[in-house]
Amino acid sequence: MNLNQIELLQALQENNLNLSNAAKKMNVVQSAVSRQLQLFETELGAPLFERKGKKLVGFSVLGQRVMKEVANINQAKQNIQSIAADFMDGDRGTIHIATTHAQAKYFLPQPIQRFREKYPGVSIYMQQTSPEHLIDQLHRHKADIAICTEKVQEDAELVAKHCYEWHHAVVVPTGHPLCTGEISLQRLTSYPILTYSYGFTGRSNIEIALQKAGLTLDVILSAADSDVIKTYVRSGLGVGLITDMAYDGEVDRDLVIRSLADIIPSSSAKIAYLRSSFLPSYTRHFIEELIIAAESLRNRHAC
Amino acid sequence: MNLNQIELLQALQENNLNLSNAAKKMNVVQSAVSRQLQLFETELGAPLFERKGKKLVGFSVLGQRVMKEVANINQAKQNIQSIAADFMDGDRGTIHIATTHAQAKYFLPQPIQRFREKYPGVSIYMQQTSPEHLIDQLHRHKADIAICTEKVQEDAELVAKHCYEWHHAVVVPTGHPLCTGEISLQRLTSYPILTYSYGFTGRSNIEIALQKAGLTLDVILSAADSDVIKTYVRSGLGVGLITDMAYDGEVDRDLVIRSLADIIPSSSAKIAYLRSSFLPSYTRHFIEELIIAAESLRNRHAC
DNA sequence: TAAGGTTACGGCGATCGTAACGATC
DNA sequence: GATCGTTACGATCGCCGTAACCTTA
Repeated sequence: MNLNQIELLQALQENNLNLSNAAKKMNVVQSAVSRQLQLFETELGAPLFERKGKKLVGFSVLGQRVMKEVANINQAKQNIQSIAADFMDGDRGTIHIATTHAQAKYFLPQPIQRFREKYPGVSIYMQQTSPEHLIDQLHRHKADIAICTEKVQEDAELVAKHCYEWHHAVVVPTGHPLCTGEISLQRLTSYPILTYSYGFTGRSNIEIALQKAGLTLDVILSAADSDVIKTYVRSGLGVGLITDMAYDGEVDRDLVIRSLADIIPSSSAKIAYLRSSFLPSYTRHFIEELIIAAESLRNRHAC
Repeated sequence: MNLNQIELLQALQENNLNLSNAAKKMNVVQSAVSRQLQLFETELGAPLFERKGKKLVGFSVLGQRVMKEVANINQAKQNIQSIAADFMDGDRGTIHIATTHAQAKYFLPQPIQRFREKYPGVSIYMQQTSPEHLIDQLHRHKADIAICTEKVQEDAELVAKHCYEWHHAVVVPTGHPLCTGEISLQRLTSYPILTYSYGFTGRSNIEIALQKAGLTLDVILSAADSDVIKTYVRSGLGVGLITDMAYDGEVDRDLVIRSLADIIPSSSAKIAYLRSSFLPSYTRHFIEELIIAAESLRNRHAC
């Protein structure tokens, strides 16, 4: 048994047990992969895979159990490398952030800029995806930390830190009837609604509020992206239902925002990372920066 | 980085950073160890050890952190091997049991015999030590499971299963005044006492009961071993205070046992093993056997 | 026939062992 | 001088890559 074989197994798992692809990932030729697998299996004394002819179609029972340990080993190996890299030069490195559009555009810019000033040697990679995929990115080690609102709490393998609370808000063009008078869910039902897709940025909280009130909204457009929603609101397609954060007093002067803080329960943005992973000091500082930004957000709100 | 280097680090840790000894354990020559260490350190880019001249005198800060991951990797590696071995032939293997004298002599014989009948291919190694050392044996992978009464609950890295409850009892030679009349702590204070050493087999429960009552016993002999205590009781040295289990109606016909169930809180014997370790099926069956034996013990008591 | 997997063989490099050397008590 | 660690060098063995071969969609 050696570390390359362990890594290989992981690569194989991430490539649907396709030897050729795994070989590419490991920077070796395909026949090498084939041999290493055989060697490992003969060493263990039993097959790790279910085979259909020569093709690998799945893990055997043994294989499934072994893969859990394989994941542990690879994680530990990565941790060792991270720890050492952090130790050598704690001011250089990379952070991979997985997040949704709303955070990437409206929350992260300020803390990232502040962080970059302190750690110019740290590169930040950001990827936007859907909340489920986002957690997947953590598990697949494609991202170091994730920032999002939904579905983080449930996963026992993740550490989820509370970041900030936010509320939904209605945005309409100036002059729209909803600009004046009391806002209520009841009243919203009579307008075409544009809001987030299912599973996105607090959409579930909207659903909960509706269900409680026994109402349904006429959602004519679901998007993952506040800006898309605002664009359609501008064109008069309907009423936008977005994060209050996504309203920019400057740019959105032609839109009117009305808070739904009292109507739809607040959502909590979380910072998540794998419990088992080692975070370099700069990453921990980055998280601190996020928390600070979240606090200043709260204070701004309080004013 | 490779698995041999990881293993080497563990071997080194277990040999007080002595290269020669570690080399022996790894079945290589000492110079090989020296080189592998250097290679690994240069790969990481920073020293893993504090050095005094050429001698390794301790882990560096980096080294300490790395060693945690090293332990994880080695554990996972062992698990893979155990899983595979168990899968290949689940009826052959070894169990290393760490326990105290009391369990080894008075509790384990029956379940071990029953287990051996079902699994003749499994060798059982038993080692007797003190309770603290016993837990250490688990952490050092010298034992797979431990059976003891004290200090197991506190360790978060261990799984501790309740095995059985037992009580203390007084043993005295026939004709001794304590053979008749009510037994009380108060009454015991007037006799010289022989019982377990500190940290052994429920001694702490005796202390707790005494403290509550505001009494002190005149303990003239502390031993780790019920048989030693009984021997001295026979010779008239004093009153024995031991596990009720340690009284054998046959052999100890010349002694009288009086239960202290109502006077000293009951002690709980536990089965413990590392949370992170994989237990082969026969080991899990062995544990079941212990639980069954514990139940039959309870029933016998009830009669 | 293209794609995926196995087998055979030659070459290269990592790691070992021997052995000589340096330091520290 | 005994113990412990490092360095030098030749030899070996493991692993890779090329390439030919087998199987199945």
